Amino acid sequence: MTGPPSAESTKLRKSATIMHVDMDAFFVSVEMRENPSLVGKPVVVGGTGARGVVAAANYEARVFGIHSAMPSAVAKRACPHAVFVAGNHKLYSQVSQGLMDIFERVTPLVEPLSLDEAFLDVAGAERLLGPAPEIARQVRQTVWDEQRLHCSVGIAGSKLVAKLASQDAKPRIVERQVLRGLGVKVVPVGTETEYLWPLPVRAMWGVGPKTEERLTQFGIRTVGELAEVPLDVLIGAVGRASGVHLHAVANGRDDRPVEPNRPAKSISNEETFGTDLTDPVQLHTELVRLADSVAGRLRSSGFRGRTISIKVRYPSFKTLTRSVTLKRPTDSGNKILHVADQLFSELDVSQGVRLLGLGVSGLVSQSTDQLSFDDLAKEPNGAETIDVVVDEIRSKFGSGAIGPATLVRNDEGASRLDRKEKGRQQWGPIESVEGPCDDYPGGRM
DNA sequence: TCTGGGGTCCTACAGCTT
DNA sequence: TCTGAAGCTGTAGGACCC
Repeated sequence: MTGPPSAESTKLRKSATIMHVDMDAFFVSVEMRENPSLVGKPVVVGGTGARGVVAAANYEARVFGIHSAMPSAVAKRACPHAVFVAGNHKLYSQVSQGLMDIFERVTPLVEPLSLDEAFLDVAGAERLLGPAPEIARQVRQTVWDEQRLHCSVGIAGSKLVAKLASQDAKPRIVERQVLRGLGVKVVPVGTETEYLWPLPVRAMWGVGPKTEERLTQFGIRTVGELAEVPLDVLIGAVGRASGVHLHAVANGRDDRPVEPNRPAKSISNEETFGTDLTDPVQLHTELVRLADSVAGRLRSSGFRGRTISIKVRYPSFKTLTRSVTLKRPTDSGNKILHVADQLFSELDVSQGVRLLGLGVSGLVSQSTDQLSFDDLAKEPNGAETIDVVVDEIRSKFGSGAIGPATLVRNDEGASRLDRKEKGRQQWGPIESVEGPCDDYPGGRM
């Protein structure tokens, strides 16, 4: 292991030592690894219900225009013979942990961005392992040897350019053919603007469809054009924070360090229903399930939170949020449910509810959230004691062993007690729709 | 075509405090 | 005691990312 570079070396980086490692079609690659009969076929991981979306598509599927976030129904029309897989978030998390372990053997400065990508600051590792491109080669080889997965690596002097470079290193589709990527792409320090300026503004991290449209109204289409716009004009176009940020990075100024161990800011669960819910009892039951889940996740990750928010999406797709901030942070399912219930009761849901969500933010760690003497005098912590016991029973006997009574009252099986877990219904409602893919054990559409 | 889930960050505005 | 400015906090909504 190597020590972290000094703050000075991070700020005045003289060589390209920030790596962005990005797995190629991660979810699908894991599925193909687990089931080699999928290799060579177009494969899509995503929602299995009529309201599902595509989470990932392999390159064979992308040839047909399928891409992530596309409604599954549209993807199916585009490529009826594609294999659709529901996905296994738990497995992806395990694989992701394996990948992060590999990265941390290279440098302690690893900043995960998602399950399948991370920034690595390898400035301190070069002495031991060789120059950054050699480290990238070693990382790619180790990822293949240990996980049988392909990844692409971008290397540059800044995060933004490293990230763009890794996209450049990926396989690409040209005239419906999949072409192998470079695998590793290096953008030497001092050549950032040369690399960035011909790119469309949309390539920039933080420029989505809305910002792109706004910039186009100002005649700004490329990063080079963006770099020439006076800062105050840019701030007028896209707001202060975005304007300052875009102006700096377009001119090659990006000294954000790689930050390992960024703490979580919020924990939430939401669910889009297979059909819109109108029954108040059913809606309350879903709220109980969400509160139970979020509270359990807070406790298992050692957090309490002060701000409780609910989210309601109507059939029209109009989405509302309501939130309230408590005096003291909580991780109690009952407390969260009580607040969420109150917020929910203030909304008119007569038109039905398409999606219901519940989140907690303003997180503090349980260890730093000390009770005051007043609290000890006033609050007998009965509910919290119950939560602890419930957590213990679940850890011993599984999430379906115990839960809120509301969740068993009106359903057939005890399985309804299963806590809604993160990623369990990641890409849309689970109910099946017609499709040719029942033969695949991982899921169907 | 018909739009998921889990996040982070930003902006605007209102109300409160100093 | 009143008033306005500035700063902070809470709330709601939205853009963006993977």
